Amino acid sequence: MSSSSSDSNSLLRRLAGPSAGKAGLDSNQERINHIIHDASKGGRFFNNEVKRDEHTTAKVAAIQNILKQRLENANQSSILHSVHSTLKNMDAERDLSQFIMHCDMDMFYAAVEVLDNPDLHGKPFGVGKGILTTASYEARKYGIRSAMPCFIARKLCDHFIEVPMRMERYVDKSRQVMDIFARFDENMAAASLDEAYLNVTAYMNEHALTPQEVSQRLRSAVHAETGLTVSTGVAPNKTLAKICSDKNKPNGEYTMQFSLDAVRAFMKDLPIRKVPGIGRINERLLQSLGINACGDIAEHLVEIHLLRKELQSEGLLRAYLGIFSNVVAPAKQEDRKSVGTEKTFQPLSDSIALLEKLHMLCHELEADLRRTQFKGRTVTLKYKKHTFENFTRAMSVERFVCTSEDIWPVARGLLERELPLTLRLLGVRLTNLQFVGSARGEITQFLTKQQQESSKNHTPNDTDSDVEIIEKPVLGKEKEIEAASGASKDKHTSDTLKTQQKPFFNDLDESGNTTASDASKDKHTSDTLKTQQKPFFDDLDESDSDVDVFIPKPKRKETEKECAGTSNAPDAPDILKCPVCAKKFNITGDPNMSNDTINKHLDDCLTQQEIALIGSNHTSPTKNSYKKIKRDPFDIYKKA
DNA sequence: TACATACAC
DNA sequence: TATGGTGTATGTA
Repeated sequence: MSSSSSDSNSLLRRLAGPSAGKAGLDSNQERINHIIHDASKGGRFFNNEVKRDEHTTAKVAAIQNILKQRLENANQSSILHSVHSTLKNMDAERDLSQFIMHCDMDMFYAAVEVLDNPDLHGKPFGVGKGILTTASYEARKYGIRSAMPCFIARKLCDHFIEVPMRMERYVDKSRQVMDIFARFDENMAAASLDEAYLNVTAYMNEHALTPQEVSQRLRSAVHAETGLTVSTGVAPNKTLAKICSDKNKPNGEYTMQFSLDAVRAFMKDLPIRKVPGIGRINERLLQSLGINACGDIAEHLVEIHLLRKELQSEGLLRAYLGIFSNVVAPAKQEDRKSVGTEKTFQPLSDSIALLEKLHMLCHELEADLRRTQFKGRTVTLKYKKHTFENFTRAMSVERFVCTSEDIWPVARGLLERELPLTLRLLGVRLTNLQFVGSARGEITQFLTKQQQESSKNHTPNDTDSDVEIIEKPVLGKEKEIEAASGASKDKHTSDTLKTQQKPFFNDLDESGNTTASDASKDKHTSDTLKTQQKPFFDDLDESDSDVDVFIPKPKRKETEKECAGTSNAPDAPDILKCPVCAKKFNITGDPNMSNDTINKHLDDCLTQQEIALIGSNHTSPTKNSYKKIKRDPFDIYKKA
């Protein structure tokens, strides 16, 4: 049928990554898409993508039907009246008084690698193992993009070079870069390792500079001091600034005109897909209505209103007007909404083995919760079948929990009732959080003492960043980096807040940070699931070092101040007692004693305790409430 | 509250 | 041969 060719096109695009070629795919892109298609064909991943693409196609058709029906009963002029009134109200919020800059490092991870190994310059290479997090610009010419598996990159370019990730190095460079950004706005908000929002209004006034001059000053400072390049965008709000920073990437800048007419003109021809929050699916939905650029929204106000739930109409209206949040502030720790961890592995059917993996995850989650100082009431199990289908199962408990001992029985119950399964991923996440901040349990006190100890032994020059366990005053940028360094230590498990680019509707929108990200979002890679590549099986050993995260990069004063206030043993004895097994450590007398030793012990100790639980039967708190139902996901769009 | 989907990085 | 991990928002039931 007529749809088959368009289905196949959308599938090719899906596999190749979004916005890879608009309309009439250029022939090179078409060739690339076919190579990717052929390399993927037949695999389980591919088959799942086919299914998802069909699902999207059906969804688009379903929504068009809904629209048709609603149009029949609609009073168009009254709708138009109401929408125009909404637009008018939004327009009243328009604020052109703030100069917001978005800074976006160019192919950050890859650029750092070139810096350290100039031989890579001009070569097609990517950073990551298994899955790419970043591709060099040379590699991008071959259609290689972030989130692409390496075996496909090699098919696209036979001399493609794979470079392993060195997270610590990126974190280190990021810290340098963010320090420079902070000179232009001390309240800057880091959005990830390689992105930040700044309000440069005050800086401009103080130094009597134009936005362009600030951009130049910032960009040359970054280049001179780090050897890296950054692209910037300046606009009246964060979303527009972000769009602008992409405009002349790499190593470019763009400043929007600060007038109502200029903003409107800018939005008019801007492809909707460029608006953060509008992804592949919404792009297809909107295209099916004839909306390609933000300016097209004006001619479809009735449709948008009739589909306001389905299309997030407020965001679209904002995109049309170019009105978004201009509030720049670093994210607050206590605003976090969830903490979780997940792992991919080779397809596994053995129920005992799956439960063991889940158990380890609970253990890791406990460490993450301790580090971030949260408890929570809702445990969510996530699993992905070997077919790549995703599922979540959740259960809430009465009290706030944070230990593996409490989380594991719940998670186990959630998984057990689904077994048997063949899975390739398991994850566990805690929501309904409560920030416990300075409330400290035994273990926390135990670890806090280590910080005090270790800070005595640390070189005083790493004054940056400190430990999560210490609640410290938020100094803007510092907090971001701190989280980032936590992420790196943890092998790859970043805890850390992530930026949530609030799709539209921003008000007090903030930024989180860290984890993997790379700068590689240029036009054709906008889809990007930036990988924070975890070498899966590598070594479960090292992941013991979860606890490493407790080891401070001491910030003397604050650490001591905090600890003095919260530790109940200011006259700290030289003996630390393990809160789990009560083993004693002589921390001052033993020259071999280190954080590692203590952390290792603690982790082992916790692990042993947990393993003891595996064999024991059902401690599941809510066992009787488990429904013995196994179901496939209900798909409202699936055709009969 | 439970679950799926979409999105960002 | 082969496609990641962490987190947020939102609609729906």
